[in-house]
Amino acid sequence: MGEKSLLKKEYILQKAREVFAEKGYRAVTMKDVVDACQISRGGLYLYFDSTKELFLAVLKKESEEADDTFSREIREDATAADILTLFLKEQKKELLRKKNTLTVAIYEFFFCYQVPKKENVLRQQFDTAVKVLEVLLKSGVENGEFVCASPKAMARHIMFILEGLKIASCSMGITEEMIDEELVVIMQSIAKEES
Amino acid sequence: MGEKSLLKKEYILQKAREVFAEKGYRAVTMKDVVDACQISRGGLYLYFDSTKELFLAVLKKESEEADDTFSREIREDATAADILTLFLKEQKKELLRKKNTLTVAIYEFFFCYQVPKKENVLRQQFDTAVKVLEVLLKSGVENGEFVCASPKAMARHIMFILEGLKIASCSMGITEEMIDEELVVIMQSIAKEES
Amino acid sequence: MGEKSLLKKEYILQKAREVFAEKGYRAVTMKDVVDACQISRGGLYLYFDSTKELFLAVLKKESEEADDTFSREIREDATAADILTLFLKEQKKELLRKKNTLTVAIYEFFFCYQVPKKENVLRQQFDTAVKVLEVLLKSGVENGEFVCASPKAMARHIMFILEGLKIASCSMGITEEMIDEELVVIMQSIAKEES
Amino acid sequence: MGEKSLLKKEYILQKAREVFAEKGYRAVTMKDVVDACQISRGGLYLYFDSTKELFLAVLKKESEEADDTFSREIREDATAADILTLFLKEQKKELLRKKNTLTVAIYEFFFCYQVPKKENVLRQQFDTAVKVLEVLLKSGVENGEFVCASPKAMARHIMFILEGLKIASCSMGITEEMIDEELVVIMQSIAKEES
DNA sequence: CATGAATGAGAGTTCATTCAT
DNA sequence: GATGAATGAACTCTCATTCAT
Repeated sequence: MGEKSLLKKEYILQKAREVFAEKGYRAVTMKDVVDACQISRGGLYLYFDSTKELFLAVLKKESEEADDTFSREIREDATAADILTLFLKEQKKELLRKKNTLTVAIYEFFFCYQVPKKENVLRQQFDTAVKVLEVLLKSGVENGEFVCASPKAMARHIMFILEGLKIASCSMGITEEMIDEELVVIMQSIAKEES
Repeated sequence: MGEKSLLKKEYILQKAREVFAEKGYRAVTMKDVVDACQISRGGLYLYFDSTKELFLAVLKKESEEADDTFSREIREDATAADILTLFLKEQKKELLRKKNTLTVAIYEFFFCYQVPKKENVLRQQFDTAVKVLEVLLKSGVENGEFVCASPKAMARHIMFILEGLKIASCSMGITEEMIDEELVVIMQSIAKEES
Repeated sequence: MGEKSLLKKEYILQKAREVFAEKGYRAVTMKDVVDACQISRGGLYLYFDSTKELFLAVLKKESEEADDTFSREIREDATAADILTLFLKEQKKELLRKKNTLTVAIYEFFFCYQVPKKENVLRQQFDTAVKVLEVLLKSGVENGEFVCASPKAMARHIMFILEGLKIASCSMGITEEMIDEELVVIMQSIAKEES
Repeated sequence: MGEKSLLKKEYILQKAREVFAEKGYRAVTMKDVVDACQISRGGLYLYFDSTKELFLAVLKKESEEADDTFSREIREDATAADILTLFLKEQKKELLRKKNTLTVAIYEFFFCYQVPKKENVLRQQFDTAVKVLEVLLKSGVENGEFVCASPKAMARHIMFILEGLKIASCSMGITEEMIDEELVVIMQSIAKEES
């Protein structure tokens, strides 16, 4: 595949992302993507054979870009608390975003297919996030920044709360206050108790 | 509509429930339901005009039955802690159910339609659960069973965790241990601190 | 068929007439008639087996009633010119009626079926009208009321003009002035020339 | 749409015309056209979305072709009487055609839809014909070929007679003699009276 | 007589997918 | 590589018609 083709593939992915963000996963047809890209039906099939393939490619690209962004924002001398705060701030931003979110599509996708563990990007991302949080909490505990009996369990706990907020936000809507309330609870539950 | 028709309607709803539990919401066609019920195409349309109508009817029935079940299981002399424990036990049972769960379909449905607030059963159920939990927590606090600064915020907090577990359970699977861990955290956070 | 049944049949015909007047011929389904009559599907089939049968029955009733009305309005001492004027006045009234007209349905019906000559009510009515007009013109000529070389041809001529007006009125609409213009032309063409 | 597609569109229109001529308007289904064209269901939808769209396209083509034919047949040195005679001859030919006539379908179509004035092709054609006849009659009067007090009213009168003949011909059938009789009446009514 | 639930044929419509150009 | 016309399977929905009650 030449360079030109790669560019076109990128172009298709970008347009497809918009379509998935707007219509979710299942409702998207190859025709929708063809229309959004203004290319020919056959043309799309040269690059992707199904909406599933397209969606997985979009996800992969998305996840790579997200990692980049997050890494870039962490300063050299950041403390564990700084990083956790940054992480939660990013999550809040995402939760409040109305448009251009793949959240719905992602859930729909993983509802559709009982994806095997290894291919389950959703689970992988969850597990990765848990691991990162765990390391963060541990290092925070060592520094004396946090208090936390089981960093692993707490990491998972935080992620469940965030998942709960995420799903609530896109299926029934939540207010900024509700998010803040939860983030405060999280921070308090690991804060060093002052006596 | 005579008594016989009502029975048939019930029958269709029960079969439709199975179909939704198996295939989610969007993937279900009227034909799927027709096939599951072993009735004629037109026959189904006598009772329901669309999968949407069917699904809402299934939901309504489901919710009524759940209310009945829960009410029946509460003993006369139950304490707030008893009731909360029962509630969490029910939630755990539901979380561990693999088959026959409408969870996926429900989320899919509410992703599809940006349902107006008033008609949003999902939100209504969430809000109702929050209110019930709030009352429960308050009465527990008054009895000296629980300690909790803001029962309302805590009620919402519990529901977000449960939502997080629910979504995790059906999109990527969770273990019983993970559930128990969360339930323990919940119980601890409102337990009277022993000194 | 008992007296009660006859009444019901009449009732159905009356309701069916309304439906045909509103929707034309082809668009009418047995279901439409059932709904209009508020009777059961099976109930309708006891009396009529198809919309065609229904429509022919409506037509028959209509034509009988029209004959009655016309006969009743002719006074004993009416001259040929009086009767012709009355006839044209009736036609004009019918042409201007917007609602409750079977005209469209009738044309539609006879477009649908290449009805054999004997059963062609439309043709029979046309021929009957021509004959009546012919007799009228002849008697008018004999009285010296009209001047007309071939009463038969003139009768047919008048009917063609009326048909033209009728079709124009229901397919594209006509004004009262246009009708009057034509009626004047008709009356002039048979009027005794005054020198 | 390439040149090949245009050819196919033409092909579909031609076949659709045959179907409409045979079955009228309402009775025609997309399937009928598909069968007549020997193409696939989806194939037809690439070109036309409904029988209505198809019919309007057929009408448009028909009317363009009719205009061409008529223009081509008028000789340079034709008198008003020549042209009128040619026009009436064309009308007679059309009236006598048994097969392949869209007349029924056209009426049916305009019965179905209470088409708004501007889109009402039937009315437009009628009005256009009236205008052309009016000009023709005026010029004939100026030349001394015709005698006619109000060319406009006479033009309309002629069109009503032709409409009457048309509708009679397709709903109940008419003979060539009946047509000739009417055409003679028309020509006589504008002929210069010979004293 | 009368009901209305039930059937199934058939119309409309949309798309994934293929393939000649 | 790229196009877009073409196919046909699948789905939604409506009714004429039947039949047990």
